[in-house]
Amino acid sequence: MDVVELSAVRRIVPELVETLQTRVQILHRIRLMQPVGRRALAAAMGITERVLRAEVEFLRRQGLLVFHPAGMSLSEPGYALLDQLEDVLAAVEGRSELAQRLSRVLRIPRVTVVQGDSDQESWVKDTLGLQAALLLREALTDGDVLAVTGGTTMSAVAEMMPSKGPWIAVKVVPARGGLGENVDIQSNTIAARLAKRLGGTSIMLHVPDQMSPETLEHLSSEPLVQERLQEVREATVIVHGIGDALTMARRRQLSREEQAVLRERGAVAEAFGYFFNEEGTPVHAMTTVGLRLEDLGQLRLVMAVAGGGSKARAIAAAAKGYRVDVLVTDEGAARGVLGMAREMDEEGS
Amino acid sequence: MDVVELSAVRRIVPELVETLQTRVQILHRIRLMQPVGRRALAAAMGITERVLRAEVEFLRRQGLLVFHPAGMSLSEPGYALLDQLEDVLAAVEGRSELAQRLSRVLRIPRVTVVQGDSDQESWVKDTLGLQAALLLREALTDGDVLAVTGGTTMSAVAEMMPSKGPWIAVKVVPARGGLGENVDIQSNTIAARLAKRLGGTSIMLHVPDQMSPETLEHLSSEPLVQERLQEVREATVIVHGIGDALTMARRRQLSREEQAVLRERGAVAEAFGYFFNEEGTPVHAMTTVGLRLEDLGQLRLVMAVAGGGSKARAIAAAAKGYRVDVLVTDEGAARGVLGMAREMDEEGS
DNA sequence: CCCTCCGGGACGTTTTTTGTCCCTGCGGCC
DNA sequence: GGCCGCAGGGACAAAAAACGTCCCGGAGGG
Repeated sequence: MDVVELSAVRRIVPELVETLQTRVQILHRIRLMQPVGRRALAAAMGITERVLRAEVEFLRRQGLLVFHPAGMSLSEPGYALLDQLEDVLAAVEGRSELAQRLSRVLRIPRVTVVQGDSDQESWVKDTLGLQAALLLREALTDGDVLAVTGGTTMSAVAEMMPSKGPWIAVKVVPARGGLGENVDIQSNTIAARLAKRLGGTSIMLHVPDQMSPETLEHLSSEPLVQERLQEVREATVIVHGIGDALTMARRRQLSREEQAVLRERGAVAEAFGYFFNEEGTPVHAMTTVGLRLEDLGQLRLVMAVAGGGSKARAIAAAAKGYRVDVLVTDEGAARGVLGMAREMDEEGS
Repeated sequence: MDVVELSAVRRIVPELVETLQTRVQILHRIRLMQPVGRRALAAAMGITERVLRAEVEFLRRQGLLVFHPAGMSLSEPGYALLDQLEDVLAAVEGRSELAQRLSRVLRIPRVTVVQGDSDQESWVKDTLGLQAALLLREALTDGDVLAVTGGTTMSAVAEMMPSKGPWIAVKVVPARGGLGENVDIQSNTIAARLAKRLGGTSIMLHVPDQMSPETLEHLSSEPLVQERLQEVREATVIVHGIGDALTMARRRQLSREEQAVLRERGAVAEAFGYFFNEEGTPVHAMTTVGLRLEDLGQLRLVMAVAGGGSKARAIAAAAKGYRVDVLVTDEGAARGVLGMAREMDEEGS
């Protein structure tokens, strides 16, 4: 495999780097939106139809795209090439380096940074989900038990999981019981969708929202629930989102009093029902059943997926709170985290 | 140092890989011809003045060129960048791989292949010389004794040796005595020129062409000659050209009888006064004094410089005949040698 | 069955690229 | 020291490429 030093090339053909970026971007967006038409795609990318047309015609001549009456899609070689080019682009845009720094700062072995900021461009969350889905698919093997959480990000992961490819005999389980989310982004729903696309099975864990601790205790002793819980605790891999504490508190419809408590205890992050403060200490837990914080140590792989500048604090806190093996995030969050780390360095020195 | 996988890039931005080539080519030619004007350069490269002008204006804006009333030259950063880009271009054009294969086939540890064919474009020989000169300059250290041969290729090496840079205290000696060449390309002349550019000293070894063996013997026993020979045999590094046997025989004005003998014995290569057959066996030696074939083993570094498709056979033969540590050649010769090797493989199989 | 959005074709306009001059002036050769 | 040649820079019309914009027949989905 021939490799080429980058900065010198950039110096002598800067336009190469730029067209490379736009073309890869186009392939990428097509992958997300396919099948998609010229006009829709041009509008989504903020370029005019004509120039996009020139590019896609080129890409088709290269055999990377196929044109249907329903829209454009990636061809098989298109998928393959895009996979390689994503890495190239990550290097070109400096996201590789970003990931490396993040890895060191957060002490997470493997970090992937996708382009953009989920807060600002909606498609970035899809990219995030796609990237996580691809990494996940690689990591899973037959017999794995995959625990998943809810949230919009995890929903994107399920949505973007390619259903082609060999089926994997996994059991997908919700990491925790009902957490008061919209049904589309509940862990139960997501587990089901993921299982379908992976070719495995899923189970559900239905418990009502907002129970009293006593009810919870009764419920937990139910044989059926016990059985389900047993299955959940056998998880070998978990994929989960990370949220901003207060945002999640509101979405989960916590009472004003509880929200006040969270604020008072300095909660900044939420993940699978636990709230963490800036130091990563758990300061509160939702009253529900499922995978517990102390179970994480048993897992083979803990993957976190979260992006957007607004989640930077939460990601940093969560990374301190428990073990994360793989983090998939975006530029917005990555720069946010590194910015925070830099500030703290400056204070410290 | 960020590196980037090449073939994928080539697939998605082929035009820009081409402009990369032309721009590097331009820098390269300017380095060879500087100071040079637009028109002369455009004519030499076979492109129109206007398009060359666009390119050099770009390169100047990038700070890689400086414009004088006398013509264009490389700036300091221009030199530095070109050095990096030569490697990039070698990879892009597949010359890296060519060199690697050549290295394996000829059993020469280090091989460099420059672009073009010396037989077809005259400037390629300059490139060859430049490349060899640069490698040589790197390899030499104070106190080295450098032996050189004659020939047009070696003349190019001397001509292209940069005279800037730190001076090196080397002694440059002709590898062998007079070999009946034109004075410009005699080893004595070349030794003197190289010494001047490197900042060292040189000695001459003047013996008449075409002596009888008896005269040679007498001459060799002369104290002054003895002394010089002593100095030559103390050489630590040798740089030499390789020639086609019959061409060299004619140029050295060997008699018809001698030429017939060479032909009969299947001589295909000539190097520092020795003729070799296809298997690399020396079949004849010029009657002169200096470094002998058996002295090569003592040297720290044996560098060969030869290019052009017509020299492929000679290079292959020479590589079998004696030890070569570094070979600098061109595409024409490289493809020729590999073509021969392939044929032999097919016969053998 | 209809309606929307698809790819492909077309075309005038704008922008960029290209070929071809000329001019002034420095530098090297005589 | 003077002269000649080639240097870079400026200019400009012609050619080519890129671009914005619209239209059309048709396939797919509701």
